Amino acid sequence: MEGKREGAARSESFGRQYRLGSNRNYRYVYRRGKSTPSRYLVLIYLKGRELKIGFSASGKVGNAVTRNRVRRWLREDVRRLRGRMKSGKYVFIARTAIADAPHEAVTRDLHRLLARAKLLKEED
RNA sequence: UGAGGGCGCCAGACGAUCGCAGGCGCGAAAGCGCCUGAGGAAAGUCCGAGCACCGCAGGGCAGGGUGCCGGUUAACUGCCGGUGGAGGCGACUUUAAGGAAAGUGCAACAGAGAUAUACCGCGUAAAGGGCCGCGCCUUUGGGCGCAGGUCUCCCCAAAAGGGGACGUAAGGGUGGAAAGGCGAGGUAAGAGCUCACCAGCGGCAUGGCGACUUGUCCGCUCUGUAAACCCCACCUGGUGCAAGAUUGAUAGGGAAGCAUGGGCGCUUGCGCCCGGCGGCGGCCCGUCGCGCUUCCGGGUAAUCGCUUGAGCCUGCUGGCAACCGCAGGCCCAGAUAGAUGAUCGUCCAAUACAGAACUCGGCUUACAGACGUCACUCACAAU
RNA sequence: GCCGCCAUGGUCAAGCGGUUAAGACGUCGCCCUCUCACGGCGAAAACCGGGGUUCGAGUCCCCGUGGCGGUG
Repeated sequence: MEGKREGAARSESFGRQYRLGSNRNYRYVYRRGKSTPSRYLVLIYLKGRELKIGFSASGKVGNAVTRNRVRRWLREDVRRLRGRMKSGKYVFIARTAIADAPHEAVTRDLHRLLARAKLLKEED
């Protein structure tokens, strides 16, 4: 069933069913999960059967445009990596330094963060 | 040509691949196709409304807001046009702009004095009286009269002068403000005391719907402050879509404490009156209701509200304009951790401020730049 | 999203529209002491920003900035 769903054509799609959902789930992950920091991000991960991902950018990061931009970058990068990520609940929190960073720096930072947390599936 | 002024507009575009949200269609489903998808400020939340719930017999007070005039609008602290003030050579810009002649308060410091005063200064008039002069009368004692001269406020002093009293508000210095300004007459010295001109206020007349203008020269000369209290006129319930509605989930949930008073009437547990408590979300009158207080537990999900609206575009009509009317056409985000992104290419001088969260009308603030238009102004040059 | 509140030296703070803006802790200098502390004397240091009203604004009014809180 999993194999059928994750065909090559749909591997880069990233709809609402992969999102973490309401505030209650976020609080649950914050309390139980393991955190891993990096320069621009903090990742909080909790093991689970399904892949659920949430993004958070507080008011300290910047105004509404900046926060939206940061979340869209993160969603785009995670969308491309989704097929390689282990299942579980993820929360990506943006740190204040991310406001002045270019997109490719954030992308590299995200890759290194996931590799360091050993949450990427082995390539074959 | 340069420097400005008014009005208005845009807010990167196109293509390729991958991806997101909503709607519609197809499909048993997975999914596929098509269409649509942030702003001029979406912002700040400073005003005004719609909408929703709560409250509301009625009246009064308090509180809050607005404040030149006329218009416009659903409404407004908005907008348009005008008046007065301020700024600019000018085109034009800007203005919380009612009342200080209803009352109260405040005006530090300085200054003699701050809403009336007398520090320095200037002056001793008029009236009355004394003496002299002149004229007339005369009973030779004097009397009467005068456009005459001189002296005369009080005290000390021989005098010079000093002190006081009274008058004065020209001049002096202080201040943001000192009793309209300036000149002449006038006066003992002075003063709108009088006069000419000017300024302001009030009355009257004139033109205007009106703010106000112009005139008259009839009266007057009054400190400032109301973004101090206040007065006048007008407006004004509260809370906000986390409002609220429906369905579900419980449940008309459990425990404790206090109160169930007095009088009258009788059919002996009811009626009336007084008292008590509570509501009228600031208070009172008044009015309505009748058990009240405390603690514990449960619940907090889905759908609706949610986008067709004082709507947008085009043309015509009325109006200086804001705006209004008519006709035709159009449907233009609706999410619920929150949708517009990524990569590449071409054009380009370059991409600022910035993201809907119930919806509109304004205001305010932020903003790289790119334009359009005007028989608008000024300066210079040429003709 | 909606609704409120606050801003004065480094910190905590007072301040009827009127001198040069209190006070405490802290900092610095001097004195005291063998030295430190305590104590004494002295000094530096502030009204969030921009407009307006007023003769005069920390205070009154308007606009903004920043911070904090509440919310079925």
